Amino acid sequence: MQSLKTQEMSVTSIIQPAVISALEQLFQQTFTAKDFQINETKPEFEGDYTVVLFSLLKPLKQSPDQLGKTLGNYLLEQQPALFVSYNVIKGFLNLTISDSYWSDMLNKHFEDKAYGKKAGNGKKIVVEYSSPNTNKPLHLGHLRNNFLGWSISEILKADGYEVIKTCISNDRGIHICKSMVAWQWFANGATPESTGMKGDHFVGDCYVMFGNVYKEEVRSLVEKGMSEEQAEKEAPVMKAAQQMLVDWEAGKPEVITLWKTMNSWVYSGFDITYKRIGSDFNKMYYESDTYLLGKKLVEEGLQKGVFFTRPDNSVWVDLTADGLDEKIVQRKDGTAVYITQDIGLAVNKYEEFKYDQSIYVVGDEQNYHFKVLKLICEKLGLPSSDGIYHLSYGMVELPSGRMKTREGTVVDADDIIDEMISVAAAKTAELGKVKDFTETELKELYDTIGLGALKFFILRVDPKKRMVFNPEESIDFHGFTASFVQFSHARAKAILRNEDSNKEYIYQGSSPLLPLEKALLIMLERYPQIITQAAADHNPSLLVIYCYELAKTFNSFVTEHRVLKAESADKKELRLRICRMTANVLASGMELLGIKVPERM
RNA sequence: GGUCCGGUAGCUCAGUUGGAUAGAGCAUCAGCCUUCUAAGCUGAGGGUCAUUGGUUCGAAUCCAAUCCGGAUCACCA
Repeated sequence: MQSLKTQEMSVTSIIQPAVISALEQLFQQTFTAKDFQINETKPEFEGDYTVVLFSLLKPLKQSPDQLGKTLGNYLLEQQPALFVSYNVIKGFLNLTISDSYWSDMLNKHFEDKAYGKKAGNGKKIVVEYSSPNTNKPLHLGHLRNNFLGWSISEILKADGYEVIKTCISNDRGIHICKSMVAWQWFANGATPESTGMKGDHFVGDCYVMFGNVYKEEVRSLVEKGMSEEQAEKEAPVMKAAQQMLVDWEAGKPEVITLWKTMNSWVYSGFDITYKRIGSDFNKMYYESDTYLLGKKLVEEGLQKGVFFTRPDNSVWVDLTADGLDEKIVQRKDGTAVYITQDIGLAVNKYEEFKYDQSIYVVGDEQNYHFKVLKLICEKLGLPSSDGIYHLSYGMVELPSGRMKTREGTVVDADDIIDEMISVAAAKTAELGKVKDFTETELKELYDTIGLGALKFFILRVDPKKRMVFNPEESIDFHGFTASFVQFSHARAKAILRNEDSNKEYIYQGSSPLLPLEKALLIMLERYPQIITQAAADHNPSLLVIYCYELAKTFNSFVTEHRVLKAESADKKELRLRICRMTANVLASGMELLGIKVPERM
């Protein structure tokens, strides 16, 4: 399929075939892109890009020096407009790219706000993320999920995919019944409205209350001589919750009504949080709808011989040949287990969207679950089952260790967001640079800085790794942070606001590029590839690091060189364009992370 | 115990399919605001890349073993 937009030609994608063709001409041997590496030249050496020659020496029977010189000379001869000089050190051929290449790149893209975004590739990806339980408010772990899911969706879109963001709400089950029982027994008809609480926190408190009462009941039963195990089964609140689940499945009207009411409280709370953090979905699924979906698939699987039945009537799949275990897919009483509905949902999603890839943003404690899910889908013959991808992320821990509900160390999402925003406000006030802002503008700025810091702090870590969330470090607005990038953007914009603009001027590229100018151009040129790489790796942290490094180089550039009072008109225009393109790319990159950049801060 | 993931500076993290003297931030120390935003810039110190062996021109990266940490192996979700 032909792309509508001409594909970005990166400099490496030009050098590679040039080298291959050179080797063919010079030595009559054919190589592919995989046979040698092209890297950016390390700053301590002269040059922009480096061809690593070692892997070519043996087949060509050349010494590093010979080959480097032969190849370097040939490349310069063939493409004098692109390569201006070379040097060979050990097995490294360092090539210097002509200034005109870089200035052409700049002139072509400096105003393009869509720079780096690819034309549609016709492929469709379903991303499932967030997926909360409706019994308690969101916490720090959910934030990592939401930030990752949203960001990877946007990155995939930018790379040319059509993306459908979905969310499965775990809205039924024993957990919500616990909150319901607690409300019935102890709330005296209180509501979020009557207490002035956010709905998800209100229901979360009911859930906690259930836990406390349950613990107390168990303790008292044990005191009366009951065994611990027995007491846990006999505690009245637990029995009530279990009864409620049965009643729910039977569709008992007053239970359904209460369930709907309490879920609506939770959703109204979630909506507020989602809106603040910018999470959105194209399609919502509800477990209360999907939990029966898998049954049909189980039946089909049995007919196909994928599943088998045990004497007690439970249904299993044998995955021992794939290095896993036997796994239950339906209980002996015929009810669905967790994976049953996931099988149903996977098929459902496929039928609805005919996706090429289906991504699940779910914590790494479910790695095994998703291996099983994918295998089962394969065995059932679900088309595109190899497109099932578990975007697995590590747990968020505190410096003191794991968050524990019992110890009250769970960091609440709303609390940490409030905290970040208020510290952003305090810091902004202290610096006193935006005293002319209106109340509305200030509020927006605090949100931008506070939320940006939080997202950046969490997204900067490779998803698959566990991470430590240090509250003190997260509110630091110096160094490797969102504020640093935001500040750099504001700085660029400040220069552009003051620009004594001369629209007629066309940059000629007549004066040589200084190191920091060129360094920025090289980085800017790489942006489209960064998006592609982040999309391919499902890893927003690549973009975080890129934005930070670009901002860092830009800050050095601004400190070192004057833009508005540049040495020449030529330089001034060059630098103005660098400022514009840098601001655009920073804004674009941060946008893909869900982080806004301010005009002033 | 089986499987999977991780271990890099005091702390938090980078390190693209093996490439040049392993990099950032925080923290510590020393400089830089009559010049486009100092939420900034410049510099210094800080490393047995968990350990041992192997593969090769070359290993933080690949392989094996060991040690440490985590997850998982539920008719929970």
